[in-house]
Amino acid sequence: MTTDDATSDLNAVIDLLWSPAPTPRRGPKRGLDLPDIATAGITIADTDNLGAVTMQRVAGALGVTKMALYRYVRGKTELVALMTDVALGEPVTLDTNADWRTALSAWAHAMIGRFGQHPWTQETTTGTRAIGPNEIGWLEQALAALDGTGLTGSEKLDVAATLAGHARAIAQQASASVGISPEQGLHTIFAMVLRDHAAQFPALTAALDSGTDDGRDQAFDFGLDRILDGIELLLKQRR
Amino acid sequence: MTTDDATSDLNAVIDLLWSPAPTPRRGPKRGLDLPDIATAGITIADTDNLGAVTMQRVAGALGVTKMALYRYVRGKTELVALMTDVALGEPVTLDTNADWRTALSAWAHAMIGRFGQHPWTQETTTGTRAIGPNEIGWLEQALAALDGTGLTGSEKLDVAATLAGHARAIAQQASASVGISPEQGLHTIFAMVLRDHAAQFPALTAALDSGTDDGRDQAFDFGLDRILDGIELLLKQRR
DNA sequence: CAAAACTGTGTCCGTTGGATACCGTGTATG
DNA sequence: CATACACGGTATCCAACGGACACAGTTTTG
Repeated sequence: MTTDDATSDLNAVIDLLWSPAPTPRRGPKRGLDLPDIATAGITIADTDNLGAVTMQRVAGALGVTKMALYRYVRGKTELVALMTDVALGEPVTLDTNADWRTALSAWAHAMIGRFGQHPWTQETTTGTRAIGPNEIGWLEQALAALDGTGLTGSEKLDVAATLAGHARAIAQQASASVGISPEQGLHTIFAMVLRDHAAQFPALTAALDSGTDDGRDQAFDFGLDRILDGIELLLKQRR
Repeated sequence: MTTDDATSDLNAVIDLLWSPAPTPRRGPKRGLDLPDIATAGITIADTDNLGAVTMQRVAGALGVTKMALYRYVRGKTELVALMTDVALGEPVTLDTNADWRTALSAWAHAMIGRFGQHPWTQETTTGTRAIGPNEIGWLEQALAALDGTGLTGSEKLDVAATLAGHARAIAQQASASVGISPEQGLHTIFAMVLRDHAAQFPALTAALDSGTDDGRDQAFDFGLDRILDGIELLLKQRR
């Protein structure tokens, strides 16, 4: 795929997500619609991982031939982009009366919740891609929560990126257990590896041995509190 | 791929990365070795994205048939895992005299540097996967830097996860521009989209309009400083 | 009623990851 | 030193994938 192809692909995806083509007036009625297709794909991805999402399988789930999907979607890239934006869903509506810290905390918790429900969105929201209305909507909410803090526009964007990155990082660890053991996380892999190489990684071994594994929620809250503390400190220093 | 297959796959990958099979004593001499193969794949991925890495192309770069690779690597999963661990490279050696904050800052900067050199490692280090010695080595360094801070083992792990997540999040934004414009980042896509939908996202529009885009380095440092400030605050409160 | 526009199907193709059988090459053992 | 065994690379084959294209059926518009 050349750069030009990639660019036109990107534009096509953006059009699909942002300016859905008007329903044609002539011809047979459409048997499907975009939400249906997206939902079918999401169900498959949630159940059997993103790799199981093929045109054939999505079409089969909809009781239709593979090629029928291409009437609605230009290719698999578009299908995945569509699935992603639908899976992320509409952003939470934040309490406009709450202070920025409460609002951002709620936002971050909602975000890791979405990532947890659809772990494969981690893969589809990295690298080059088109961004859909919902994904931008989430960003908008975080920025709105920072209104009145006195932060610059760039700083607000940086705060949002930091928080979103944190949610992603922790959600990823929670989803890294698939195929190993349904409940346990990265620690299982660590244990497998460190059983034979503990001496090489003393600090890691000590960290894993000491204390109880506090679980993903605790890990998320710990990092979140540090980040928010850091922001709060900055705001205080400026005042 | 069933769960059992995935599990055995994972074990095979772990064996490859951690306990390389001893060189056979009989038979013809091997024409390749694992570092060569990994380097060939990395070069392709760096140049033409991860999607361009196929068995055929890697083999071709090594002057060998596709199937020859399977004598060294069980499948593409293993190849990618190998590429990933080699691309991450040996972790930086931190100044043992430096305080935790200086050390962690250097660590985080080194990490985003690696991600920047090989953007595709973002994709290969998400989701279920085997973790190689280098990847764990990086984690070990971060934990070692936190020695003497009084943090619990779980807290140290959480700190490392938060910092690594931050580096990844920012590096991802920097690499999201491929195929659009070599220099500009996510802002290009934002601009494309917001040109027609600015009213729907006032906070984002304002944030993008106000002030200059401070670039990726600034974004990274801003978030990093907030996180480190938050950690420092916690340590002070405990003392 | 006919033409135009549209949908879904069937068929075909290039590329991918991977399995298997084969032959040549090299080492260890009698 | 000869022979058996083990190993590396090649060639061939296959299923599954994303996608192109032509065709038949259906609905609206003139």
